[in-house]
Amino acid sequence: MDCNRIAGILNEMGTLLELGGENPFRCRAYHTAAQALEGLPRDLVSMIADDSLSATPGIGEAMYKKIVQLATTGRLGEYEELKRKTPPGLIALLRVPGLGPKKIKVLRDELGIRSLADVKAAGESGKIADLKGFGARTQTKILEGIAFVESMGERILLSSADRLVQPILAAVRTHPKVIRAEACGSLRRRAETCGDLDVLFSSDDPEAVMDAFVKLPDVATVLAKGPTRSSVRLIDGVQCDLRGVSDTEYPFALHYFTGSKQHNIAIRRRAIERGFSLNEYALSGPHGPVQCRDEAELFAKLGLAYIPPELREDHGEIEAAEAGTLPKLITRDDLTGTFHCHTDYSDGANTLAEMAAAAQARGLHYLGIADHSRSARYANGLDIGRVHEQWKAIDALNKKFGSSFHLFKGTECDILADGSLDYPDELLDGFDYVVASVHSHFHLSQEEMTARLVRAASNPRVTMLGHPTGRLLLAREGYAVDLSAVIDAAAQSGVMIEINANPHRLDLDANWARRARAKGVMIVINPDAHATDGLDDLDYGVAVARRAWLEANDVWNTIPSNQMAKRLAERRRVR
DNA sequence: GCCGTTTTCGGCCCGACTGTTTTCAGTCG
Repeated sequence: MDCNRIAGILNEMGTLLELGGENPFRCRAYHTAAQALEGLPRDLVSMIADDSLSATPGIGEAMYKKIVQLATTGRLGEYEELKRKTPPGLIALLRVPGLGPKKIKVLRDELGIRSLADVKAAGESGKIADLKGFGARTQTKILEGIAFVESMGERILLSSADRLVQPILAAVRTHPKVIRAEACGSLRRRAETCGDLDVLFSSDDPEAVMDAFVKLPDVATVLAKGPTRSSVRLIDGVQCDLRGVSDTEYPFALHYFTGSKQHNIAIRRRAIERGFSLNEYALSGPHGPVQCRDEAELFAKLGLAYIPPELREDHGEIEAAEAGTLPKLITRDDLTGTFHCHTDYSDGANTLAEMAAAAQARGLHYLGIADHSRSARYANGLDIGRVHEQWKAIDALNKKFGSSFHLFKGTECDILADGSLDYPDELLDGFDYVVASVHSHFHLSQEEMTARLVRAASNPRVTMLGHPTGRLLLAREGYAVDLSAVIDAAAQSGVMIEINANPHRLDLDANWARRARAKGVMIVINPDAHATDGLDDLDYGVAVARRAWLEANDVWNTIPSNQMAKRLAERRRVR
């Protein structure tokens, strides 16, 4: 069983224990251990083998045994026992705003509630308002919360969050009483999805800003409003929290509201260890508050190098910041070009020339064209004749570009059900590079899917694997596959793995990309663009790479453009 | 359940807001 699956089980156990009224610190230990597993820098098997797992913070003796048991047998008696005695419908209740473990326990003990439907019925008949500690207002809030849970998914894509927060941030920034403002939370950390939007500002008169905020046109409902903090539901259904502080407090609040929660807990613990106390307003030492102009100064006061928001997950960044070993994270400017783009030869919207012009306009020096292969009929995949046609067209354009720009001839070649490729070897040898991707037969068993991808990842004609899990964020799970085995195969044969920068995919994700790189796999950031503006998605791919701790050297398409043709040719020669 | 310059027990991040309460518990981030 892989570490993400085990993390899921530990998270579920923590939640089940909460519902059982267990000591909250014990519950948290499960969530902490799950978090530690998700952020493992290397693959679980090797970390068990060399005993580094037991030394991982957050994983103690008891948790270690549970993890090893799950990893080796896939089963855990305590987990099955917990699931057996908790009605499955109770977990959904935790998603209702205003309902936490304590209230759920009362509902369960007093009214015998076992599901969302039970709560709804009890609320509608007025039984909840009669319970001790509840009341009419609470009952209404719970019913509203249920309506919300039923009408909306919980999270939104990072790209949607970017779009929604922009007008709000602009309105806050232009308010005359606002000094500084920033979007915080998972959006600032560039997490792949966001649960809500967090906006922070500094001002001498925060209350005036709050008054204006709750009246913005995008606001549907005011959930809470105080002098320093307000929450609203936007018309789109997304929750947006606004917080105001003084400008002196701003750096502390910026750090605090950026999170993650686990990172903050670890930082506060560190502050206490060094004789300070840290909250969202100040860092206080034995001689009073310590002034900091920005986050960098705050980190410095705690003996740490500046930690970029993308790394703040308590996945080892604090230890690295102390030791001075934080990576010099890749930036968008490091990308010299990119691969895996589509044109109107297959299912893209734009021509070769238009895609090339768009790439140049975005400061790229080369672009790899990878239209679909012949089996991808739904996507107008190219038969062999049309591949040759496209090659001629690319040659003609390259002649025009001279040394100023270059189009590379690639293909996004389907990996067939048995792991073989969709074109004959002779044709594959004519491409500058080959992206190999799965687009069909998603429902193979894990063994079959793993064997299929391992075969592709071991094929010397494959340059890089495309979107290796096939997931679509918030829409479709990735197919069942043992990614560790695929990564091992890619490392063995020198095949690269793509970070697909399409905000619906972001596949590989940051945790797997980090582990793949640790195994020696070269990463490549590709937009999978189906139109010219799809090239802008590269920013999202860079965000994933940064969250994966990658430096420019870890990513193939940072190689200087004048060396790229040679480097691709070298790879083909070693077949 | 984890963890240790208060080290094998007794803590565990901390403040805002809400609603039900007369001083606080629960939830949330």
